[in-house]
Amino acid sequence: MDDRVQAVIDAKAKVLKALGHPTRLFIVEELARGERCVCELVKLVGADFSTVSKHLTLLKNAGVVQDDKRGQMVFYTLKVPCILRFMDCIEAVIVSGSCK
Amino acid sequence: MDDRVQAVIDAKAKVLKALGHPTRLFIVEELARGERCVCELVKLVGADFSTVSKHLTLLKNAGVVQDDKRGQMVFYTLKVPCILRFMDCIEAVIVSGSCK
DNA sequence: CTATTATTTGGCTATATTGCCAAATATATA
DNA sequence: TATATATTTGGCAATATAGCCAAATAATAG
Repeated sequence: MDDRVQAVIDAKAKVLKALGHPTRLFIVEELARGERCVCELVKLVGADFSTVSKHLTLLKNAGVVQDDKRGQMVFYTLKVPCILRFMDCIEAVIVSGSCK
Repeated sequence: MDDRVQAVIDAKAKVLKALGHPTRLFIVEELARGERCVCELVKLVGADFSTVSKHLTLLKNAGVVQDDKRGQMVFYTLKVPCILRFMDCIEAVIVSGSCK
């Protein structure tokens, strides 16, 4: 396959892979409701600080979220809300496999 | 977190994870153009028969594709083309992080 | 029935991912 | 400065994933 085509596929797969983990998907859906600091996400997710931080780093590297340090806290926001429009389709997949 | 909510997130993450691999994403995009037998996909992907078969099984388990055996060949089709509408957004993520 | 073609499955190794703990860093506050 | 809080980083063990080969299965042709 063409190298350039392959590179695009790899990049897209990376984004999808970042979304393809329950904790990270939960974080993305939470961020869809607005900015959250790491500490809030830690409480909601119920995992170790370091674990959540690593998930956030991965999402950031994939280009899905953005961080903003203010004082001693770091706030994360969803960079690409268009991802959420996906979710209806994904839900269609899981309920039966029909979609428009 | 609520068990039911968690189950939905897990299921959605499973679909996204299935799409989050270069070879599988390639297969999905190829199937978007129409039905393909395993043998065609093997040629296009350039991996072992068994490897492609396992990717297809995984996509099938995630509810993304469907198979249909006719004669000695197995044809796969994309079960949820709505997934493709995603791709513009995913491409937006990889080019710069802006999306509508 | 035998041989051939298409596909899947089992088994294995290499590699990647996950998640915890502990330590490091950064910022704020006393 | 010392201390507390927020977050990231390093390291590690457990688990999962990817991809190859070889073997099993299924369908067809001879």
